[in-house]
This record gives sequence, C-alpha cells and structure tokens, in this order.
Amino acid sequence: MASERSGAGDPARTLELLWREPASAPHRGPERGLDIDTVVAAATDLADQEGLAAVTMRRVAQALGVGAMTLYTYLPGKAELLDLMLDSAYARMSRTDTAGAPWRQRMIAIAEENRALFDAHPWAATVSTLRPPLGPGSIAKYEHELSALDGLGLGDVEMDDCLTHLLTIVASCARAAADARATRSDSAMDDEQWWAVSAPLLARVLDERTYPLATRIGTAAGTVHRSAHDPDHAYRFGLQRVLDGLAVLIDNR
Amino acid sequence: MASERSGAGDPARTLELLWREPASAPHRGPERGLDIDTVVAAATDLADQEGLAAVTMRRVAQALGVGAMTLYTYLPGKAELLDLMLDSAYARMSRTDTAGAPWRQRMIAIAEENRALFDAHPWAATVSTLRPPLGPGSIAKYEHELSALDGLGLGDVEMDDCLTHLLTIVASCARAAADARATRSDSAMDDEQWWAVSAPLLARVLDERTYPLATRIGTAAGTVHRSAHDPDHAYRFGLQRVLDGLAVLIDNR
DNA sequence: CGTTTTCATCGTACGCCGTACGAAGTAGAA
DNA sequence: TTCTACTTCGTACGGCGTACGATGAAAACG
Repeated sequence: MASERSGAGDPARTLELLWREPASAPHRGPERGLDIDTVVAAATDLADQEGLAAVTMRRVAQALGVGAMTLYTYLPGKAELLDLMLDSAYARMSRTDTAGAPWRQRMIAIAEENRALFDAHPWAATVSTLRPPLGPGSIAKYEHELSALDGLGLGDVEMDDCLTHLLTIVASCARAAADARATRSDSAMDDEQWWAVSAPLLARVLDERTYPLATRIGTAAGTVHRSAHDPDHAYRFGLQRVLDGLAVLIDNR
Repeated sequence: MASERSGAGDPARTLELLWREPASAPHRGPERGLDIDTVVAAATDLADQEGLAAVTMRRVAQALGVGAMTLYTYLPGKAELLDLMLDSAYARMSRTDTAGAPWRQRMIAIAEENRALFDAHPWAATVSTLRPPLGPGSIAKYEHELSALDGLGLGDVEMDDCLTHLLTIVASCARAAADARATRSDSAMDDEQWWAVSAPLLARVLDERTYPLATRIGTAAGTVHRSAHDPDHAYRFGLQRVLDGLAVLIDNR
C-alpha cells in the first residue's frame, strides 16, 4: 500500500462504530470476550511502540490472546480499525482553554496540542485525513480548534482555511519526525553514519562549480542541524511563518 | 508498510545507481536485455497510471516482459527503484529562469514547477523525502530552487528553511490531491455519494448545540468546496499565506 | 576448437499480509 | 430438548518482497 488512509471503510458501518451505536437486541450465543475499545487500545499500543506497519490483524489479535479472525467479529476490517484508532487518539487530546488570550497565543496552543498528539502517536501523522473519521473525537477536536479562531473577524470558510493551513504545517513536520525515527530504527544507521558513507561517494560525482548553491547551502544546513533535515527546527520556523502569514489576514481587517 | 520512504536502500549502491556509475569491466555472460532507465521508466509509467501501490516487482517485470527476479540483476531491491524513480522525475522537471523577477514571482514559479511535478506524478507526493536521493535530478532541482532565493539577503540556513517551508505546503496539498484521486478511484464512491450516505447517520448522533462551530463551519466549507476538502483551494490559500509569511522575513531586512 | 568461467535469466519457495469461508462449540429461546 | 443465533478461529487463497539455486549463453583461455 502506498499509504494508509482514513475513511477507507464502509461509511455507514464506520460511523456506527465511531459513535458506538449499540448493536441492537440481546444476543444469543456465548458472551463476547472483548470489546471494541480493548481492540482499539491494543492496536494503538502496538502502533505507538512499533509503528503502524506493525499493526496487522494477526499481531493485534496475538496481543489480545485471540485468533486473528476473532477481530472480524468486532470490526469489519482493518480500515475501520485505523479510523477508530485515530478518532480515539483525537478524543484523548488535551484541549487548553485560551479564551481571551491574543490570537497568536491561541494558535500556538492549537499547534502544540497537535504536536503533542503526534509525539505520543507518531503513526497518526502518517495517516491521510482527507476524509477524516467523523467520530466524537474528531468533531470535538474540530470544535475546539475552531473556537480558537472564533471572533477574529474571519469568514466561515476562512476559519476552516486558516485552521487547515496551520495543521498542515504541524502534520508535515510530525510526519518528517516520524520518518526520521522510523529510518533510524529500521536502518540501524543514524544520519551521521549515513552521511559518512554517502559523503565520499558524493564528493566524487558532485561538481561544486556546477552546483555552487546546492553544495554551500546543503552543507550549511546539514552542519547546523547535524542531519539532512531537522523536523523540530522546521516546525519552529514554519509555525512563525504561518503566524506571520495569518497575521496579514487577521490584523489587517 | 505505513508509508513509502526514499533513501531506504544501501546508500553506497544507491548513489552508484543514481549517478549511473559504470559497472566496470567487460562482461562475460549473455548480453543484458534491458537497462536501468528502461526499468525505471516502466515503473514510473505504472505508478503514474495505477498509483504507487501497483508498482510491485512482479508487475514491473511483467510490463517489461521478463521474470520478476530478473529485475534484481539491475537493482538491489525495490527501495532503490523508488529512489531512481524520484530522482529521474526530478531531473525531468522544467526549470524556469526567473532571474531579475520580483521574489514573490520567483517563489510562485518554484511552487508551480513542483505542482506540475506532482500533477504528472501524484505518487511522488506520497513518498517521504526526509533522506532525499542525492542523485543528479535532486541536486539540480535543489540548485535551481535555491537560485530563486539567492540575493534576497537571507542567510544560508534561512534560504534552506524558506525553501523547505514553501515545498512543504506544495507537497502537502499534492498529497491531499493524490489521496482524493485514489479515494475516488478505489472506493467507487465520490465525495458527494460519501456525504449522502454519511449525512443522515451523522445528523442522528451529532448534536448541533454541543458542536455549534463544527457544524456551521464544516457545513460552510463543505458547501463551498462541494467536498470535505478542496486541495486546490488549500494550495492557493496556503501559497498566499506562505508568501505573506516569508515577506516578513525578506522585506523587513 | 573444446573447456572453463562468469554472468543473465527466472522458477520455486518462504514468510509475511488481509480476509473469505466454514466447522465447532456455546447459550438463550421455543 | 431442540433449535437457532452467535462467537471463535483453523485453513486457505492470492497477493507481496526477495533468497536460493538451476539453466543456459557467451566470452576467455588452453
């Protein structure tokens, strides 16, 4: 799979699961040994500790001490499991009340809350949320984040635009950070080792006169961050730029 | 796999391939039936037409009329194939000379060139480039893009920061657009159908009084874009905000 | 011209994946 | 007690990346 995506399952069934719609009448057969929240929690633990790639139906089932196919009595499939994991992570986010604070501070709080989410659950940054799971967690998050943009004189669509823009930057940096961690862990080679192997080879093929800027700036950036890229730095820089960009929209009104 | 990543193969071998280092001496056995560029081109075609998920060693080999294992005489593995695909896509990008133009125009040109890349090769947006393939295409791209930021009074590291920031936005929107296409094609349900199924269910569980902003803004944004999200709109909005944000850094100097 | 050596090709197989199917067993309803 | 709905889960299928080794072609060597 190129990439994980949310909202890939049957929408109706997914929504019922997200909102924990009771599955009707008294049941006939044996008592169920688990419940959805337990399954979602086990999958989340696995993802937190070993990455989203480790979340396979077999591994989740193993963690719960049941057979793989047992999971399918709780969920239609893996796509829905992902939606549930995301929505429950959203639901557990802390939501600071910044009412009355200057708007920049409110935006920074939103950014930091999302950063904390991705810090606790790096896999969340790697999931595309084009069609977000419209569960209780996701809606509560959206409501909370919009409230930070309320009363600034922005139009309805503009509020959504600004929020999306802010979250895009946070998510991008988090994805980069998650990649950095994953790369480190499963290549058994840190950035410095990687560079040590690459540098001499690159020096042989790369002509500094043909690419003066690339070599100079690449070296400068690499030296400062001690790596090809520093997601933390990109976040701080990006956040300031985003705030400055939004200021033109918000303060000039 | 959670997500594809560039630079996942052996760095030394990857660099040799990227720069097409000749594989030494005259060979002994039978003539080779293919060459690396042909393999990369076939894989790229496949990715363009059916998405990165369709790029499997078996499918690429099939497209070339050879057995799957034959590919391994040209490449160490799939990770290197991805790097080669990316670098060759970078190499084929058009690079407009905007020397002398106002900086905003130059930045817009860079953004548009990357947008065109992702338009031609949507899969490129889904690959993490934390450790970019340092091949001729990638270096030429970097050099060209840095030249658009040269002479603005920015420091070396700042130039890299600004470029990264700009490209982050373009890549994020492209990823969203690629997801949108992929979702449409493999769910056989467009955004409107999806919404038609979801809306009544959501109406039953979602209390408008608990989530006044979420419902109002969500509806407004959804109505304007006729979808949960419009990547094109997000791009135009994001680009303006990025330019405004960079202006604070560039013009106040 | 054999013979040897090197190399390209690729069939088979292994251990993963998501999940369809159906057998086995349990417990409330009739 | 029998029926029936329901949970559990072993097995299997078609996919994946790729390790291994057999096969055969062609250059190098005697």
